[in-house]
Amino acid sequence: MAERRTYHHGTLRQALVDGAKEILAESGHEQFSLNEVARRAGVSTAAPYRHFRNRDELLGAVAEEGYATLADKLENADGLAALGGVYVRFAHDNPGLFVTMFRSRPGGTESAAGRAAFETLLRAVSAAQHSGEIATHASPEITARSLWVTLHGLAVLHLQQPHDRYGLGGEPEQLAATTLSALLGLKSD
Amino acid sequence: MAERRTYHHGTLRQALVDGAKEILAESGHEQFSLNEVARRAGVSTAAPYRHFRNRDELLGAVAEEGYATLADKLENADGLAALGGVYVRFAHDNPGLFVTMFRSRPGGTESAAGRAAFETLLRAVSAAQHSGEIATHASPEITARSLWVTLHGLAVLHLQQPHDRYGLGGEPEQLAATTLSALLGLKSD
DNA sequence: CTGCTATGTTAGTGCCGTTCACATCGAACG
DNA sequence: CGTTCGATGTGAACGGCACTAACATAGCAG
Repeated sequence: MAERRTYHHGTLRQALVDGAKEILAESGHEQFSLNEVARRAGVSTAAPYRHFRNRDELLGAVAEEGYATLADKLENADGLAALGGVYVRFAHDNPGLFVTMFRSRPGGTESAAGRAAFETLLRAVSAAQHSGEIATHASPEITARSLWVTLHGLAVLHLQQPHDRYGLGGEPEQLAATTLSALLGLKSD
Repeated sequence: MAERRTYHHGTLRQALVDGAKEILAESGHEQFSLNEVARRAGVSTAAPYRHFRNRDELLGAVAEEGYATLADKLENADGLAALGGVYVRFAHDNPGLFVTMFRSRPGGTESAAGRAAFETLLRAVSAAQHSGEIATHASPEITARSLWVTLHGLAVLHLQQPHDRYGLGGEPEQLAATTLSALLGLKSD
């Protein structure tokens, strides 16, 4: 990172979030280290504690930005199949970030962006139900939740089966299309 | 654990695996510590390295036993809805173990028990397709994979939404039934 | 009985997250 | 314009972690 001439960094908080994203992209969630983030930002290992209570809170801020990015990408997808492709593609392209976003942390706070992402999916499901593209076995809410669950499972398992085990190693868009087609009879043209 | 009178433990390897399971059950995957496992087994922190190359290899052995247990439970389930219930229930009752089994570890070895579990699901899907219980949008293999993906996503999201967010906090069997019904129109009685 | 090998211990290394006392600085106020 | 005060940074610690190297013990095979 750029040299710092002043005693105070000025924009350390965002620099830490950005650095954390970098590390997650390079080395994955398991290798993440708060000390390493501080080193990259050119500050002491104690500095981050002026902006975050602990390591988890920094990762939470990172996750929040991840949710916002994902919600935005989902918004620009048209149709259920495309939505699914975007979701799995996001996990594929940002595995460290994705794991950080959805790692088990009981009691985690609700994310506004996460909710927005779900609303986008919900709208797509409602439209597909009304157009008859998919069957109406349940309410839009339940159906959307069920589809989210499916896409999430697909993303998670895709990330950890790099050797194409169970055929889960293919291209994200293809995987999403095949899976939605198998469950819903959804055509993905 | 029981006091040890001899210099050599005798069955340390299994004691370590069992102790690791205990810790996972009590404190979860994130809190797991190899030193703590050694302490519980009443040996030095270096002893585990006579039986496992590193922490990950011990967790791998734990995961393998987890796969075997899960495969066994799935085998004794009748019908798709029951199978789904068993899967999500297992995650619910053994969150630490479940996370350990499916944590991201690129290049992880194929598990025989994991494969067996999938075969069980595959048989159930074939039967359901032949009886007309579910539609035949795709091959049994693809359909089984898609259902596994769904159940897995359900389990994962259930584990991390303890406050019933998105309605994912309910009883495992109920969640599985509702989800399969929404996607497939599957009746669960 | 002797010695080999498997399995244990002790004592260390370096990294981690976190805290505490102290340093610096910018902005708010007299 | 000078002072002070809160926000933000540093350096030096603490205990815990995964892991390693050198050494100790013991069970087993000759």
